[in-house]
Amino acid sequence: MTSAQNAIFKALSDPTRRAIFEGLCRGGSQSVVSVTQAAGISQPAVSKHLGILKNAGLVSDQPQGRQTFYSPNVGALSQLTDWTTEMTAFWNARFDALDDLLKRMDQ
Amino acid sequence: MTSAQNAIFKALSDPTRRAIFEGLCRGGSQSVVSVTQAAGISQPAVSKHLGILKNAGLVSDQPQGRQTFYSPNVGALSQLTDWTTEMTAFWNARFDALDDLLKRMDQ
DNA sequence: CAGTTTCATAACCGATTGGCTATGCGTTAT
DNA sequence: ATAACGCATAGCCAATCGGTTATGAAACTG
Repeated sequence: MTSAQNAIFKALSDPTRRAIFEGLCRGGSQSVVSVTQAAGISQPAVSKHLGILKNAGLVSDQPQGRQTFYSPNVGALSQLTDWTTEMTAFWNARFDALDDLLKRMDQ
Repeated sequence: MTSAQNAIFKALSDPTRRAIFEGLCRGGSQSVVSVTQAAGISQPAVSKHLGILKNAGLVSDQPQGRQTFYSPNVGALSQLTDWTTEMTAFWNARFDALDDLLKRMDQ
């Protein structure tokens, strides 16, 4: 669990990778050449980034003849929101406990 | 904007930093010594991590005599959820457009 | 069949990272 | 006043990272 979570956080920590992912969300499924042109870096670098995103479950690849199309897995982003809501819940629980304490002290 | 966003993603990409942040959310404001004991690494390493979290706006420090207490800024996590909802919106917009197209073709 | 396109992998390189120890400075305790 | 504590900074090091060029394997094209 945590390992998949870690892969997602790591994958999205690089601005180039976030830009690639955003490009796929905006433009839909795209070939490596297409992603490369948008990214402004070499094709091998893009392939490496796509590999990391794929490994994290953030994108899927659909080979089609000699080109491979990549599409985003927006569902994987739930790992992110799940973590943030969990952290917020932990933090809020402390205030709830404090509220209870203050109420009890009030009586 | 994007620079602050980048700092947050980078800060949370390290599992040790996420653990420290989670510890602060769970346990509330804590001194550096307390965080260090929980983290299981050296105090200077913890100070560096806390500095990065603070720089990203994820924690705040309250100096108090010779010790400094750190508390989480859960509000900063909205940057994360904002980005994910934006990506999801981009992706869904493509399906909405496809829906429209199909509906128009149906008529 | 020969040539081109598409992509992934390998090998390399400079920069960054995450850890450590050593140290210094301010604060509290004796 | 001296010692001990709490924290941050500096300097170091191995490991990882993000980019590059070179190369090769498939898949199309003519």
